[in-house]
Amino acid sequence: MQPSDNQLDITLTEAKAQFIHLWGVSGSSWGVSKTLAQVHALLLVSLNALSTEDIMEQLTISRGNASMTVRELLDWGLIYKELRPGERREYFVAEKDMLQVTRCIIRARKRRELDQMKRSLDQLAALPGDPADAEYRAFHATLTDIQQLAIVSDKLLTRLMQAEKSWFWDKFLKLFM
Amino acid sequence: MQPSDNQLDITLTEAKAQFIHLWGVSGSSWGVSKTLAQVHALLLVSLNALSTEDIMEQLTISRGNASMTVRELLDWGLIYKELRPGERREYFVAEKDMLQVTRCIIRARKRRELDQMKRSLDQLAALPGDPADAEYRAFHATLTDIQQLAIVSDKLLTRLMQAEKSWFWDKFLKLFM
DNA sequence: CACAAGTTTCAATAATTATTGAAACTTGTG
DNA sequence: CACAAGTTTCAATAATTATTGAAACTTGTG
Repeated sequence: MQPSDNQLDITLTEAKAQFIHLWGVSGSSWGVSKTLAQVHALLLVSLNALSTEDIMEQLTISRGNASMTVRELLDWGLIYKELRPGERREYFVAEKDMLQVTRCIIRARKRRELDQMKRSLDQLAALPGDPADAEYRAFHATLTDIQQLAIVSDKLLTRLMQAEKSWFWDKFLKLFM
Repeated sequence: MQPSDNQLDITLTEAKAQFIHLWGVSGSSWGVSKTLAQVHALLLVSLNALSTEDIMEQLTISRGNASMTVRELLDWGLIYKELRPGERREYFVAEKDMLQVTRCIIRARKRRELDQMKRSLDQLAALPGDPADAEYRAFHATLTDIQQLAIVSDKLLTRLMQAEKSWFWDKFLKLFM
């Protein structure tokens, strides 16, 4: 450890642990596994790249779990592989730009949830029916409303994903609000 | 059943069942119990109010489950109680206006997740530290970025919740995009 | 090609979360 | 107050989801 291995450091370590815990809890209430969120948090607050081994140790999780979680985070685009010449071991760094992080999360969830749902809704709405039947009309109206909502959400999310840093933090925050 | 108990009706019933299934699947990937989503879907596509008994039957779930789920949906504001004079039994209707539904969902999730997270972040960010320490500075910068993101999200969600029907569907969709 | 140093896979298991259903409760009525 | 007709609670259990860890795999090197 550095020469600054004093009270401050201990507090910092604790704060990071708390952050990792917080991220884990938040993650699980959004339908993401606790470990996934925690590995992400750990890498977010790590100054340098960590190996699978490091992750296992710091979060006391198994090798298999660490491996699969890291793979999934790579897939979301939330972390990057860092290869060191002459070393076989792989290291991982988190994307630290929160705008990018947001984009990755929106992109992944949109693909997995919204796009999938839109397809199902289209299929259901295509169902033929007797327009004279009030029950059919009501059902169809509900479907159409939900489709409409899905389209608006899609557009909003797409817009947010394309947002430039300046637009996002300035224009958006100041003009739009 | 009505005189129109023919092929069309069967198809409609099936379509509704499919919709309920779709809603259930979508719900569970967003961290909401399948049953909650399904009861909501069932009431959304029901022309008239249903009792706990009806819900139990149609979704083949237990009385306890139906009771608790209905309670939770009332709590989210997604369904209403309908009392019939002279009857003890309670009936439930879903809020059918999808803009309202969206508001309810945003409000509930914002309260449960975002507001809670903001509080934890504030606490963590308040942690004193040595500004000369690069590690501390990095950690603090990450926290601040996330707080910033939380604030922007909060504002966006609040704005969406206040949205008027016309604004939401017209201005939002056409001007903002 | 044998080996070392790692990574990945996946069946078994643990942990978590949702559901049941019976008992307790509530409430209006004769 | 006894009863009927409902609702709610909650411990037990079922279902689902996450995690482990050992075996299989991969890849670079002498």
